[in-house]
Amino acid sequence: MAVREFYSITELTREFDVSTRTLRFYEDEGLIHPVRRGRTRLYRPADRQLLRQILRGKRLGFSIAEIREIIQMYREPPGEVGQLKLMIRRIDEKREALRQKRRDLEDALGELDLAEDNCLERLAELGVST
Amino acid sequence: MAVREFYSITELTREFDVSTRTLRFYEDEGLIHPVRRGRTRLYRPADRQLLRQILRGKRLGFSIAEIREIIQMYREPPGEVGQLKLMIRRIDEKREALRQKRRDLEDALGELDLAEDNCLERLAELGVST
DNA sequence: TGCCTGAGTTACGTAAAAGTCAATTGCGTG
DNA sequence: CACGCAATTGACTTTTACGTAACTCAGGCA
Repeated sequence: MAVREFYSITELTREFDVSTRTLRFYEDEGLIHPVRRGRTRLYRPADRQLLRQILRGKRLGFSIAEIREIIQMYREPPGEVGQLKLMIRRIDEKREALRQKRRDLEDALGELDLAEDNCLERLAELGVST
Repeated sequence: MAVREFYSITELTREFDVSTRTLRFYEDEGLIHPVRRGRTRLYRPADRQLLRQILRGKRLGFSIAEIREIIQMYREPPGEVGQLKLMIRRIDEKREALRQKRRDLEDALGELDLAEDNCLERLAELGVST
């Protein structure tokens, strides 16, 4: 199955393991804009890609509002200089937020390592070979 | 001010920028267990450290329930072999979850870079020196 | 003694992000 | 054509993570 022109809503729910309600909710929130044939939604590859980014944002703990902001940044840059500079500033802010998250992540990973070491040591004390 | 024996609830709210309501809520949820003098809560350095970890979990987008699980892992390892092995397995699972988050993070950072490049390029086209 | 001040408890409220349910509607097919 | 099935819309519900009263209590101090 090569690159498809359209995906149905249920195809996407299966692929990304979300409900139809969720996809419609994201549409109400202005995150995705699938085209329509009659009333039924048709998702293009770009919509699918966008959904992937949205769900990634969710996994990172961003709210819908924050995700909406981030989506703006992925869009075509505006034509006006002031707007462009503003957008660059906001991109920098988001990047800083992500870097903070990365630090949190590394710290948490480090502490998990310590916790595991404790467990292994305890096992060794009990004479269990790992 | 060296290492203090106890911190009051308001001291912690100031240090970590959370409300007293939040701290009491976390206690209700079984995340922190400060000692008491009469009815007033006294937070030890270990409680303070734990709070730091809780808030880091929040920033990473974990729910209270997930944070509760993670806290279990930071605790003293259990004495029984089966429990120890179980805990190690769960630690590995959490680590995998964190690594997925790290991948998400790196991807998102990469796309922000692309978005910024687009903006810079657009600025260059408009003859603006950055 | 009267009054702050900081802390506590109980109870109710709320916003975000969906889940659930009911009532249609359109489409392909036997 | 009637049927079943997938989709749609709209209304209502739920869960999570606190916020917001409203009131009480103990200690210090003028």
